[in-house]
Amino acid sequence: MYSSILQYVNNYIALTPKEETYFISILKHRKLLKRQYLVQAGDVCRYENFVLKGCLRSYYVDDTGLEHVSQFSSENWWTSDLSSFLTGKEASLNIDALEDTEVLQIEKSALEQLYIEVPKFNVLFRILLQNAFVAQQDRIIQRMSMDATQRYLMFVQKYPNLEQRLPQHQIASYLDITPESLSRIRKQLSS
Amino acid sequence: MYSSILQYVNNYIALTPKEETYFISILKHRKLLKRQYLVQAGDVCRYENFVLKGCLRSYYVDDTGLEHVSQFSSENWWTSDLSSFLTGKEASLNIDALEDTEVLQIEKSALEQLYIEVPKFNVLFRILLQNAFVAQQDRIIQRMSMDATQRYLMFVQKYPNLEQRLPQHQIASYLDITPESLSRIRKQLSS
DNA sequence: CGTCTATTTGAATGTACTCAAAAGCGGTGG
DNA sequence: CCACCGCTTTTGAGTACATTCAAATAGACG
Repeated sequence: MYSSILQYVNNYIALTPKEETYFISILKHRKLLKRQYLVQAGDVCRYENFVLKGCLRSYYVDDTGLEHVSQFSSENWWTSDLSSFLTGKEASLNIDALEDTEVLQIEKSALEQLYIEVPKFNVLFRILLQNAFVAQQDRIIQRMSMDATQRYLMFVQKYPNLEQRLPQHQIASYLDITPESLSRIRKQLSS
Repeated sequence: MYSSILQYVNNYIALTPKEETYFISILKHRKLLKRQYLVQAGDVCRYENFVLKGCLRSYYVDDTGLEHVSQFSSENWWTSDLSSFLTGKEASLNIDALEDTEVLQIEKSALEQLYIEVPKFNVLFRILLQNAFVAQQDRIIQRMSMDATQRYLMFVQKYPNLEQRLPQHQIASYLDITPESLSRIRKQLSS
């Protein structure tokens, strides 16, 4: 159960057996059924979650009730409402499972203790955040400089597996277009 | 010259006098005139920059020659093309000065050495990145869930000083609308 | 098999865009 | 100090891309 997260962590920092044991001891395993919530808007997000299996979506529900997908998280991705996790305020995002999913959770206080006990985890999470920041920045720029068709093609290229696994209307939401528009774009591209 | 960055750093981590001295020793002071580039797309971005004074814009130039502002950076903000800085590849962003500007620069190798010599800087930059990540996520969600008028109002509320200081067409670009649209939105709001 | 949801297709609409031109503003030099 | 030039902002008219609303088809799940 822990091999994938240990392998993942070892890409960035080297852990002693003792540190590995300690790290594993603070992880909680959690299973979610399809459609089950990991985080609900209004709750406080108390965990950082590492995806072992399955896929989650983070989405915002606006005033008119429309859902806007901000992120998909499949195997070896981290997910949370980071803002809520950091500040302890109510989450504005929902996170739910698009498939049956398993995650490993780190509670906030346990993570803070981990930073103290094994400071090199600061390095790990700094690097993860750097990568996440760059990915988000690319997304912002793509949204500004590309039309819907180009954004879809970019998505397919970058996440071919997600394109296969996920319902089209979820992808449409991530791309910030309507399901109808994505359907027409795909028709156009296939001709 | 160094008081504002030291004060800034001390918000997050406590430095000994020795560490302060070392930190300051790796900083390079640089002045930019209005319109001068800090980073040009195609170059490698070799510095992380802390703004002492003035204001910079980060922007992407698309295939059609249009500029898209991804970020403004005024006093006490950090700026760089992080992707280029981290990977050593060519920058895709331009960064230039909207006003006469002064920055403190940290070169990549100096920063890496700093992480080794004073590991708590990992904590600092992890926290900075957390905040930057959350800010970017908010921006993505706002772009998806709000119309142009709401995004403008949000910008004014969040950055009242920038609203005052910056030319309207730069703000329009940041909001991902045309200068004409922003002009019409402001007219509408003032009536 | 039937129900519920997802996808596709069509038609009309709208928000923000493009293109064009006028007005306003600021900086520079005569 | 004023006149001019260039850039920014405003305004107008027509356009386009994606949207909304509606309905039909297809697919998934119990």
